[in-house]
Amino acid sequence: MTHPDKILWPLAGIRKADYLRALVELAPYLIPYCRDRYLTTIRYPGGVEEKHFYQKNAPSPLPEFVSTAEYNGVRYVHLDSLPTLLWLGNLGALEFHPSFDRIGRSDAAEWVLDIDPSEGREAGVMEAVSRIGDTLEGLGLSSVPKTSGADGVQILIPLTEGYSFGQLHRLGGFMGHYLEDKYPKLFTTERRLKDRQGRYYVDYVQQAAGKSLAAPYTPRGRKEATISTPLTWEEVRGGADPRAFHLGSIGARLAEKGDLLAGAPRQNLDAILKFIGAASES
DNA sequence: ATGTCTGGCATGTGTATATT
DNA sequence: AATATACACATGCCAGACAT
Repeated sequence: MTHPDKILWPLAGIRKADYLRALVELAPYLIPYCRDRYLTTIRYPGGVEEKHFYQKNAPSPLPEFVSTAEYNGVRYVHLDSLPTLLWLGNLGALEFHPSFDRIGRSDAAEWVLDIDPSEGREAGVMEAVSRIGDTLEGLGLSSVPKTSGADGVQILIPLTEGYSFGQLHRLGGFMGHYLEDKYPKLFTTERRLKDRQGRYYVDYVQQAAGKSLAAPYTPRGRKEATISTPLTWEEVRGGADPRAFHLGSIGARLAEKGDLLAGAPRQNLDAILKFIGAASES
């Protein structure tokens, strides 16, 4: 390890040595969601208050224990082991964003709805997301909400095999517009910040081949050292505070509740895709 | 680091009206 | 009847915004 005393999160008082130790604990939870994906990291070499940059191409020198996978001319790191995770941590990679698509296959592993609050409405995000939970439940779909680690919430629906990103895009659009219609004061699908008008943005555009999402259990380059944390729907309905889930608190939570995503059943979307007329789209 | 979407601008096309 | 002018609207392209 280089510079063990470098302060990565000044407000939370986390040094690099602390961070790498936390990564060891986090590894059994984080790595499964990065395995078989193309990894993008966000590196903060000088800590969260200094400059950061996205990294897709594997940096060199590349240790022999690091495996990579090429996609569209980019040589991505394949985060599949603790040594690789610690190597990245030592390089100041504070965020881990796996691709939606898996290495070597073209169908999607999960359907994701990403909900982002507008400026100033952060406090109400859980209540808004509860509505989506109810809607999904009404469709007979079981899902797992997680904090993004920032201000948003992402709803994950693990899938059985064979669904394309094109189908999920149509499905996401359908859901987004439905929510927008049913709760016009609450939700919007407007991409532009100025058009969101204080509403919660239902982002279904982001889920596509080659794109990425903050992994479950990834830390974030936020001053509070928050972590993207799967929740129960009860916690969401109870108005959980995303800032309560961070590097300092995640250990106890995992010890108590384990990985809420691990046992989530894979869902079949055939009926709903047929309903919206996207059953056989590619 | 990289893909997608938008807004604006240039260009093109169509339709209506006016001019001769 | 032919041509000109006007403006609405479609299409194409690019730079910038936005996203993770």
